[in-house]
Amino acid sequence: MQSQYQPAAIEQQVQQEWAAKNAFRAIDGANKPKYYCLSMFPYPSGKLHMGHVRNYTIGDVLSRYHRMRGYNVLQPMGWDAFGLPAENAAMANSVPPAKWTYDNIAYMKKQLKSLGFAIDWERELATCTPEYYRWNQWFFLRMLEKGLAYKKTGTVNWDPVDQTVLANEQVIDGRGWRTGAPVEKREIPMYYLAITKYSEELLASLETLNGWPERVKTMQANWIGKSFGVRLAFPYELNGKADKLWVFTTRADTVMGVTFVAVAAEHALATEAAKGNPQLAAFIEECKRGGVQEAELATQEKKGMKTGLFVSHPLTGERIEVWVGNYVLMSYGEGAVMGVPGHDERDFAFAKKYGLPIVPVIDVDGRPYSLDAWQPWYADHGVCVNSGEYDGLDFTASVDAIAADLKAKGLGEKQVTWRLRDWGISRQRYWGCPIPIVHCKSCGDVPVPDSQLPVVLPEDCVPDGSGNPLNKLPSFLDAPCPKCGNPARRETDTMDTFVDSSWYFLRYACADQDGKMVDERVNYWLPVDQYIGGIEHAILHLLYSRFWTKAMRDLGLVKIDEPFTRLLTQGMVLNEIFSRKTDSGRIQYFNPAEVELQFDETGKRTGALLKADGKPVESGGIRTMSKSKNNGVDPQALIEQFGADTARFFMMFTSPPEDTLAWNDDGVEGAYRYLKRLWKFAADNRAVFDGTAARPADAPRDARRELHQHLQQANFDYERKQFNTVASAAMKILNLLESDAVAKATGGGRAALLREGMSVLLRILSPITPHISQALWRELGFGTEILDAPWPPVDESALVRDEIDLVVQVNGKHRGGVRVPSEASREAIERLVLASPSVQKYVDGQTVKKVIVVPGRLVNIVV
RNA sequence: GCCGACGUGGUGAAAUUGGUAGACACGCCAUCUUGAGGGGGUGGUGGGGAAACCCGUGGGAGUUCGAGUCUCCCCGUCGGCACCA
Repeated sequence: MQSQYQPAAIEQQVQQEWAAKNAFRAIDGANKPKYYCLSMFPYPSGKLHMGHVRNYTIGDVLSRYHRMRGYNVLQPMGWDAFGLPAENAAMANSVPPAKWTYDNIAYMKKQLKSLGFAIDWERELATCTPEYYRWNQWFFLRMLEKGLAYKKTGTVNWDPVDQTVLANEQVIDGRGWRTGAPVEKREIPMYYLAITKYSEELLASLETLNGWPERVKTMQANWIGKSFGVRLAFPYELNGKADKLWVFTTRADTVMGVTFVAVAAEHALATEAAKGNPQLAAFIEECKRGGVQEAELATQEKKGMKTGLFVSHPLTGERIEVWVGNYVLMSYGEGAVMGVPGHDERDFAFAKKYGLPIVPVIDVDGRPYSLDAWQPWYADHGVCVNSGEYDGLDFTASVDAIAADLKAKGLGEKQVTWRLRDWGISRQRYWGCPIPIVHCKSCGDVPVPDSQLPVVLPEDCVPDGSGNPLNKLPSFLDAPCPKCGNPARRETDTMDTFVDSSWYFLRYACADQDGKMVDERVNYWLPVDQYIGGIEHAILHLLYSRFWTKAMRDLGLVKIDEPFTRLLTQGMVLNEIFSRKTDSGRIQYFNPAEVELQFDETGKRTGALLKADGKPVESGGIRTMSKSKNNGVDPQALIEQFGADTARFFMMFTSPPEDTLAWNDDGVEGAYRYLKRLWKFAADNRAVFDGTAARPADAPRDARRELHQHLQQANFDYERKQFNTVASAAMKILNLLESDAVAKATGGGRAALLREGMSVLLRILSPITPHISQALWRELGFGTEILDAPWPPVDESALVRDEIDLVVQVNGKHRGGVRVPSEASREAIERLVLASPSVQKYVDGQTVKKVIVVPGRLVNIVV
């Protein structure tokens, strides 16, 4: 046995053994409870970043822990391989996205292997291969048949110079990222998936997801956004024709306070009113400028303009003016809102700005209403006033009465409205899954027949930033119409990459199946028992996957209702940002590795210097690692310097999985030091482990109790996935084994404790640091494979103690302690505590009102 | 703007969920060791105070015998917002 810890050699050897034995191959249908542990698959961006290392370490710890607990574990890996970065890289380096992507996959796969993850590589998949994406196409056609996929127009960001559609992230401050031209909105035809048909179920079945974080479920529920309200109509006459303007409101109780109505710029009524009104037409055009991002729309200045049109109030018949408002969203409700400035903050601001009347119609606990400034309570529920026959009714009663009256007039009724919109999947981009449609002059949009799938994406194009290169590629474009056989044109839009990631977890169950999308093996492995990924996916990816699973269920392809039983959302990896203003006024960022920190004698930070020139740099705070801020740490360098086990141990020890993790080089060294110490301790005491006849019962009682307490703690923390305290427990065990008390133990006591303690410690550590654990497990003669070693049981008898220490409080303040027999009665404890001199001092002369005894913990005397 | 979180020593954090705040580490200080390049051991380390003690979990109020934990208000930071993945 080597006397020094040599991670590189150990890790390589252990990994080779695993590979030779195919140790992580998951057996379909094995006779053990299954545990499908899935980490969100990576986008092959080039090399692993720390977020990946953290994500996959968490997954690996859970996988290995469950394997030792007797589960049949599946931990697969794949590549979310389509997407925008490959096109950007192509433009920058003139390399086809396909080559760039496959090269990245090869490199990152090597990195993942060097981290020792227990992955079944035989199930690997990449979404950019025809073997995978043909099933996107196949299922899209099934959705078309069922009416779950359809075509309509949608709004996109348009760069007028490059004549191309931009992604939201390519719009910077309202301008195209390459051209700097102001972005415009443009309406184009797109394919949509009818996720809204599943709104009710997507919302209701959130309640069955007990293994999901509450906050993720809340965010999804809010996203789906079920609201109960009233749909009502404002009748009007235009060019001699009677018509109705429909609006949706959740506050029908305020309908008597309507002083205007506002429609979206895209609303038909706005278009109509703009005819012959150049000023209004110009305003509508102005509204259409800018991008489509919701955050941008919601924060822009509220603006409006009169249309010159009037509608009638549905209940009073009063004339109401119609406005166009840039804050009215065409995509929600009816694209029109009733303006109740008395009780809606946005309407209030709008009315103030344009001098529209404000009419309060709700009384909230009699509080005085002032028209001067908005108060948040103006929007609270209350009792109707100034509302004619509805006066005195509360929220529920007035909504009921108003809805009934509207219904009688044929001008409205109660309605449920959803915030969730259908999912637009068309992307005007090259590096994605082709949408299997052919456009024929005589037959229209014709689905590609199943027999002609997959529609293969040519892999040798190099995009140049001015639109989709498929549009210039006759070999792809020209296709005979599947219906009439005449020359026709292939659809060149590709699918949103969220489509790819909406079902990959099903494909892992049967990745070798080439005749079907999925086979019966999905019903063995699914649902995923534990899903792990970033909190940033809390809504979109997870919601789309839930929808897709339900759609596949309804087509008889899977039997599950929900894809992910338990969800862990891991926190992000952060690092400090250092920068300096250059002479030209630009900000230059320095990697933390190039910076030396200054401390005072108490260890407090006083400054930071650039190592290269010794001059100060400014700290820009601790932020998520990014290329642009140059604060990333390359996992590769870390693995090469300290080994995979140190990287893994540091990641697990430093923060609980769900919290953000701030990078710290000293912390990494601390983790390395611990593993070195562990190895050295094992090597120094090798003789003690070798062939000893020591029995646990010989071990010193206090030390053995402590060992089992730490084991109990580690078990508790593994189950609740708080791995930082598992690592702490492992450190405490090594501290214990090295302690004076154990060193001084007589008889076979030391050997007994060391042997049991080390066998427990190595198994606790094995999921986190599998290489060193395996090497020591074998070196010290505990067995051949720690991978499948049974989890150590807690010996309850070791935990028993004769006496316990209780904390004594007087009036809630800590005033000392007392040692009592563990079986002492409440009365005995009270007597003992009241008699003790340290308590007498505080109680002296005062009346004891109450004595609270918390068994096993404390006694509080109230005087 | 809307939705969701999070604020504990110089730092990462712990506190078995309302019961000794700061476990375990990092850093720093002291000290020992001939250690040579990034080594190892021991002790100390929330603030104040000579001590008894007092004060301390972003700020303010409240509930409770008892609050880091529960309630309300405020401040700050972060994530998502439908074409980044």
